[in-house]
Amino acid sequence: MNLDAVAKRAGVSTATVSRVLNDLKVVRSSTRARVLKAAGELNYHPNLHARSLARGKSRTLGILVSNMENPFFFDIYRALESAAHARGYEVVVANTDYRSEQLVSSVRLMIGWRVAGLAAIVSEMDANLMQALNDSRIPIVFYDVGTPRKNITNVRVDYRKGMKKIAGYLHSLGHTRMAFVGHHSTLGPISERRKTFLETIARFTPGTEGQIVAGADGLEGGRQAARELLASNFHPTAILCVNDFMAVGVLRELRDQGIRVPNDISVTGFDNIKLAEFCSPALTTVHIPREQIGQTIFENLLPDSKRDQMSGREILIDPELVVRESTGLARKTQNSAGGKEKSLAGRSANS
Amino acid sequence: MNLDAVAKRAGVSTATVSRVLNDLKVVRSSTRARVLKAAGELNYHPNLHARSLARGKSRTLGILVSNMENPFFFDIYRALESAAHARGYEVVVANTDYRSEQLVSSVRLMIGWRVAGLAAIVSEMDANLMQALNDSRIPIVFYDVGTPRKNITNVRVDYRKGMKKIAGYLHSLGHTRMAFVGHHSTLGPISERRKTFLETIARFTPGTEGQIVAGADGLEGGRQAARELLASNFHPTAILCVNDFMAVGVLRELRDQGIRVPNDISVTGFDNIKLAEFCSPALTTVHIPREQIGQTIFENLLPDSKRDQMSGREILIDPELVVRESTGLARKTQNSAGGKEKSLAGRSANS
DNA sequence: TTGAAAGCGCTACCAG
DNA sequence: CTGGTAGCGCTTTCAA
Repeated sequence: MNLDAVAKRAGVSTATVSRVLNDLKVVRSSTRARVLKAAGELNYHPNLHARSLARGKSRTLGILVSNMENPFFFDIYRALESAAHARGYEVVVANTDYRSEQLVSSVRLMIGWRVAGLAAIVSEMDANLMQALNDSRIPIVFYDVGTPRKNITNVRVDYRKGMKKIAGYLHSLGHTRMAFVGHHSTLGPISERRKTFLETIARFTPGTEGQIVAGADGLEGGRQAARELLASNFHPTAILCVNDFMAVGVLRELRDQGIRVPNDISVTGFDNIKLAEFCSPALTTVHIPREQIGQTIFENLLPDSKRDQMSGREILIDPELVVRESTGLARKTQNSAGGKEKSLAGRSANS
Repeated sequence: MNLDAVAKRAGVSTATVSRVLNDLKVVRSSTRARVLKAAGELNYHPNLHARSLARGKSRTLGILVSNMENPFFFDIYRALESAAHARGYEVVVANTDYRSEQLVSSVRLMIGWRVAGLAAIVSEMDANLMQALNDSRIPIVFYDVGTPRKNITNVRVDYRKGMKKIAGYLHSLGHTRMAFVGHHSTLGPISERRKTFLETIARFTPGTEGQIVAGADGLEGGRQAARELLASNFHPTAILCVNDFMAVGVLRELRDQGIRVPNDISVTGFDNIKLAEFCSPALTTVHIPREQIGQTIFENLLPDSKRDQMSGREILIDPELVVRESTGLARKTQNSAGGKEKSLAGRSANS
């Protein structure tokens, strides 16, 4: 089913059919009607590949995310997509699953589709990829990772500030033994978040001790990390999580072990996803404006106007502390050995 | 950057370049190397539109889901995608947001892309759409909705059975006043789930009363529905939710109002998403094997082998009851007026 | 083992 | 206002 068929049936040329389908207002309305009728009768759907090929440019944006399952990514995706749709753009998404190999193949795919722009909301990276991306003409916006270069914008959240707010708050509550739960992508010594945690802890509260564990990004990963943490002989009074999603997993494990939050241990998240309000106890966290991020990314993806000059810029976003129920005063004494007993006591009290 | 450029640089014809890029083993390896080198130096990426156009067939599958935010849909999508990747297929997803208008435009898009198959994991429907889809040659698999026709397979869950299991279990616990929380797509009188609830309640427990409320599919929608329900003068001893995602919202509202689960009211979900284990209390629900569904859908999307004959089939999936912490014995007496007081009592006891 | 060339379906420019 | 037609970049016979 192609243009020719429609043209034939309507008794016009393919050029005219094309005009009708593209709303070029030069067509006589009677002709237009005839074409539309023919197209309808044939149940015709234009071949978008042929169209893109002929046009030479696309109105499709590519979106790469590390983990769509994490509502944080989903929210950005949704905002981005809705901004795109509002301006007549389509989007295609790809989940990289934190695997840089998957990232590479997804990028290849999108370049192959000749997307008009590429949003990389990912934590993983690949050296060669940067090169390839750099050479390609397509506008790119990175979230969080990526060195700003020519025609590559970078949107990032000021984690340092967010971390400070959380640690500061916890410190004011008397916490002196804090643990950080991250996922594998925040594990490496390069990771800003990991470093930030350590530095913040160190500078903020000289007497404070820090510990780091990691799991996969997700409910189960958070739980697993918490399990490890509790099994170690580091007994934190507070657990700072790299994001809310994992924090919910942590919460679950603590509850499982009969540890009360925030009475026994305080827990914090990051992102302020919807779920943070709906879990129990509701999470104290730091708000990251996903909606705004999505829009900002979209705007910086367009080949638009004068924004072009400020391309290669870096956009910093300031997170805000949101206090809910998962944080409280640190317990007076925090000795070792208490772990198991506390756990048992809590459990029997609960059931 | 096109084939010609690569061909020129490698001193061969475009045909040869094409052969190399497509792994046709007829090319002399020295030639092959030269081509690869040229392609690499030029940072060449084949134009996939041109490719699809020339090939006339695609290895891309389209996936339509109503609400990617709901982990239920996400899980199916993930399973489907991973099955597809394993067999060398790409996928493109579209979120319809339960809006049939969005469904229609997404379908149009995918037909335009000439996808090799289309998976519709959606609750909404559109009359004309069915027609258009029917006329198109592309293989389609519907989940849950859609009348099985030629080359259209239908995968569906036996909700009736699932509902029976839940209602039966609740009944055995002594519940006689049950409410159903659905989302707008399960609201209409056509909806199987709504009907099923009513019928099951009626048949199962003649003395039982049922009530129905609805919100948007999601955490907030569940909470909203619960709020309405509690404000009404129907005082349920159990709340059955159309899915786990909304159930978590319901849980939140109950907790907010100081109503204990399952002591005061029992709550059940549906789907058995991961979150159902991680919320508090953990949800009693019915398991739907998303992994298996995703795979099944993929298999039925392929133009493969003899499966073709059994196309137009309907595949029924049997859900299993999963009992966790959100359900318990019904309270002895269930009079009205108790709502507010109970709420206050619960609240003070909690804090 | 390689090259020449005819499309794939659509757009857009040039005439009329 | 409409038709003819040259590509868009790649695949795929058909010959060599």
